[in-house]
Amino acid sequence: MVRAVSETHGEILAAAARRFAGTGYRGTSLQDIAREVGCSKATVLYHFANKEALLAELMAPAIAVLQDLDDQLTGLTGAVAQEVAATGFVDLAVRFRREIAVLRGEFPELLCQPAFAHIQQISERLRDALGGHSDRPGARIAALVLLAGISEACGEFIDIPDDELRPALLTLVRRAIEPVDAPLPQQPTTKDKDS
Amino acid sequence: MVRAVSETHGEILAAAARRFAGTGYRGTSLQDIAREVGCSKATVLYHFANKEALLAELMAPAIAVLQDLDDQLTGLTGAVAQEVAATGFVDLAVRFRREIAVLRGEFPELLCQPAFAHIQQISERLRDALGGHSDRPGARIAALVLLAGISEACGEFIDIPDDELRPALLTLVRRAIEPVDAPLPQQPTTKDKDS
DNA sequence: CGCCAATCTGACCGATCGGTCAGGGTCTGA
DNA sequence: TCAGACCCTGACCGATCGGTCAGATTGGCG
Repeated sequence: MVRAVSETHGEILAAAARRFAGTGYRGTSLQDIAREVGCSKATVLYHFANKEALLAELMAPAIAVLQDLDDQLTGLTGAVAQEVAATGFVDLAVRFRREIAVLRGEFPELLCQPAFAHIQQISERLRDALGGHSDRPGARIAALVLLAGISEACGEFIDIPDDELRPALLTLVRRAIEPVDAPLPQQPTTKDKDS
Repeated sequence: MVRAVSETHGEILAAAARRFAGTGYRGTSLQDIAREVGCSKATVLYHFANKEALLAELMAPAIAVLQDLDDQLTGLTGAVAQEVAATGFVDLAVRFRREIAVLRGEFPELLCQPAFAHIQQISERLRDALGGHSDRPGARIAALVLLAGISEACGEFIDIPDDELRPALLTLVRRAIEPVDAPLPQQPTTKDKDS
């Protein structure tokens, strides 16, 4: 059976997404993916240089959005950074639930691969922003727990529609993060918004 | 080199704990453990029936405490269940940081093994308790995110002493969980406690 | 028709996995 | 002294992994 390249390519990608999300990257063999598509393992490796390239193409959209969020965060501090990080990450997590589930527990090893070299730094900046760049341990701990928890839990919420999951997570994050003890914590400051 | 059985047994267990926590269960080979101990792979399999038995013995203390927590939770509902679940799980997570890190991302597969057959049910009951047995999606989501986040994040806090980590996590959980809208949310009820 | 490029595959490769096994040391107690 | 229990190991096993390669099949085009 010979199909158009884009067709088989896409089928392999979709099958890999399902399998990776279900049993993890290392827990899924090229044979598994090929079986699900209905082709040979060699065909998978005809369309993708290697297993890592398959993963990289799968994660590309999510990584691009993560990169965008990181760009938005540069220069922001305090409560503003917290809010941007919270909304941005929750939205990303909800939209890319499956992609995030792929990395379940394999972050440390997968991040060593060149395609994901900078993700670790981005996630650290994200954590700092969510913690309000505070040096208090409580803030750092809360930020890390929330980030890890949302990443980990999102994969379990495939039955919950986006429009319901997103506000629920956002409410949780806003309630859970320590409000940064900024110079002006409560009253709205027009000065900050303008300058 | 011949050592007392308990000595080598313990060294293998300790090495396995380090390696499993660092690179995961599937990501660690018996060869890796043997190399770290300074013995042959066959020696590892002399002291432990198989790789799974090694993991089971490693996790036994943590599982026992988890089982205790589950027992304490039976019959409790509402805010009381929430509080017991919160304090119990935070304490467990802090004490058994490394053991929990072992399961990082490999929960679904590892839980299929007979030694951990009932953990899944326990963790589900724990989640329900932390959510105050509420059927609101927000409560369920918050409970799952917190449980997953604490499990996932604890392994990263090896540099933070227990006495600092425990209250920080407990504060986070108490702030983050949705207060259950129980029939009697505030005033203590002697009736419930007696019957 | 013949040619060529694209698509796909079976067979194969070296590496590594968990696990088995026969046997070699070493210690101890009768 | 010597039998036997205990501790340990090298060699080996079948299975599976990611990846390679030569060649079969197909479809479009001059």
